[in-house]
Amino acid sequence: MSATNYWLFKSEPDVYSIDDLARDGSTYWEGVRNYQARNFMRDACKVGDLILYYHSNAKPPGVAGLARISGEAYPDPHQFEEDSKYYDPKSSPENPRWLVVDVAFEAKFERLVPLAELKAEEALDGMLVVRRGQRLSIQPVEEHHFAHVCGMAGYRL
DNA sequence: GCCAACGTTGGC
DNA sequence: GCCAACGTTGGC
Repeated sequence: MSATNYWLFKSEPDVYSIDDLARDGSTYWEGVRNYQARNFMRDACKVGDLILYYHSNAKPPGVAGLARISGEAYPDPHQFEEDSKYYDPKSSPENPRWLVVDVAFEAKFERLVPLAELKAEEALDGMLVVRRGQRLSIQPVEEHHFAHVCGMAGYRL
């Protein structure tokens, strides 16, 4: 089972951390409400793809571990729930606007690799997450960048 | 808490 | 189609 694509998924650890994913084993990636991120899930996330699990809005922010796509895109159930904060009145089951993918726990790094270290690493020049003002919550990652981050964590792929 | 970056909305 | 206003993300 080798990965075909590499991703970085952002999650606020106060909301859902790598430890939460380790506990649950897998989850569905709810709440994406950005078209570019949705399109990545719809068009490009394939079962087996590897994910850098990134903690945003954290102290410090950084990559906490690895996950894997375990199920391809399907409608986000919360968009139809009126009392959900993810409710979207413009979406309908017949024509759903928002999608989720299934994500499975792969590994927790022995140490979190902070964003500041990623930024200081010449080998990671051009990686989206180190770009100022980059808010996209699902980002494609190049294979050599992915491998380099794993190396910084002391993790053998 | 501040604020830069950026996406969305809606008036025109 | 333009763009100002507004809301959100997320680092610092």
